[in-house]
Amino acid sequence: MAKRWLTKRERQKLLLDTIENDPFLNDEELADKFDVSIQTIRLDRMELKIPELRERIKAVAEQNYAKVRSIDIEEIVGEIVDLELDKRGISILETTSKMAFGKTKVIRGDIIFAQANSLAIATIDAKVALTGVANIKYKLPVIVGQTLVAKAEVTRIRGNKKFVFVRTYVKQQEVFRAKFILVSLDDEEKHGIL
Amino acid sequence: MAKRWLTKRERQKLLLDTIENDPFLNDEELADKFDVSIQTIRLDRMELKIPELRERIKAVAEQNYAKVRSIDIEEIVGEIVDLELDKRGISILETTSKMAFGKTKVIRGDIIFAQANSLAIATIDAKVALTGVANIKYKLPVIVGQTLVAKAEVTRIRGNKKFVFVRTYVKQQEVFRAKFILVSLDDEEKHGIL
DNA sequence: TTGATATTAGCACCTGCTTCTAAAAGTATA
DNA sequence: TATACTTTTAGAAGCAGGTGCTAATATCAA
Repeated sequence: MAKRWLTKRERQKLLLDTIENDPFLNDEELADKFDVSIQTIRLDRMELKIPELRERIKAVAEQNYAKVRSIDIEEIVGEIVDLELDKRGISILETTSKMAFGKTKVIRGDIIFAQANSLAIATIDAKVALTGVANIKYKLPVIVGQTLVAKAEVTRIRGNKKFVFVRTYVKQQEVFRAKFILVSLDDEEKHGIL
Repeated sequence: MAKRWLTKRERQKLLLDTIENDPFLNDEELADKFDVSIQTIRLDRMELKIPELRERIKAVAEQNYAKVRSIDIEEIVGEIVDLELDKRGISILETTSKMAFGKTKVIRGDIIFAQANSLAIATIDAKVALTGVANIKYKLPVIVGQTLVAKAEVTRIRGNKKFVFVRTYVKQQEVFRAKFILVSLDDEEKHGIL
């Protein structure tokens, strides 16, 4: 990377970018990259108020450590607060701007679906379940910040098929409903789910 | 925290737990916590093969740094490779183990739904669209590693309601299908979507 | 009391810095 | 061209949070 003819300003701008999308580079590696001395990099960092490698790594780790937990929970999508296997379940999901489309404040449909689907699956007493058929209906748009409360009810069990009805509310108002037919995968590992 | 009468084994077990849910503690803090010397903590870490603070932080940071990026991609859910507005669209999604349930290799239903839903919305020529009603059917389980190809077709347009039919395939085999009724939100900002 | 296990102590060394001082090198201006 | 200014480089001392090593104590069981 021959970046010889960079001015101080150009180099510092690039430095910001570089560290932005790879915070794991130490001063020596940065010095190599820009073909300057370590001291120059240090001066640049000072002027730009970029913290040292270890602080940067720590920041990344801390930022995401809080997130990790919510991502693990995201696997469930929503927190299950009540559950009686094969009977009913309740899941709560706080909506954030991440769950909305780009600039708008409307929560994406697949998020609402995912919560309902996950809850339906959690409510069923089977190691793995797969959604066979679902009938869904979005009744009202959900806005970022609103709390989604999904309530599942197992309505019928026939062999390895279980019927679950999920209704999702925002402050008592029904915003979504879905009817799932879940098929236990234990028996039918391979094909022919339906 | 008076943990005086811990045996070596008990302390080491607790140490693992402690570091597990707070990897940001250094040896001195751990020594205080367990009321032993720093050297003892070091010995414990060696025996348990727990890396030093900086390595732990780095690991946390790196793990999540990768995750953050895949979450950004998740916002799109699938890559749109062909699109004729208000007519049809095709989206491709490579499945990874992240999209599967815990230990199994079966892709979660909400992922497949999200791809289809996102594609349906992208196919519609409106700034914001919201899924009104959808009829969906999962035909075959999808295994981690398989590539999902979703094809959307706009079948009818009536006022601000647009009907989109999405079929998802794995190697020509249909694994999922859904019928969406999408409602443009431009006109009906507030309520009464349906 | 003797051994074995567990714990503590001390020292040299490492990385990736910070802070400081100081010397060059490059550039513009009078 | 000499002067002044900015920019870059260099070197030394110190710090945090360790590793790796040796050696001295404690503790406890037979």
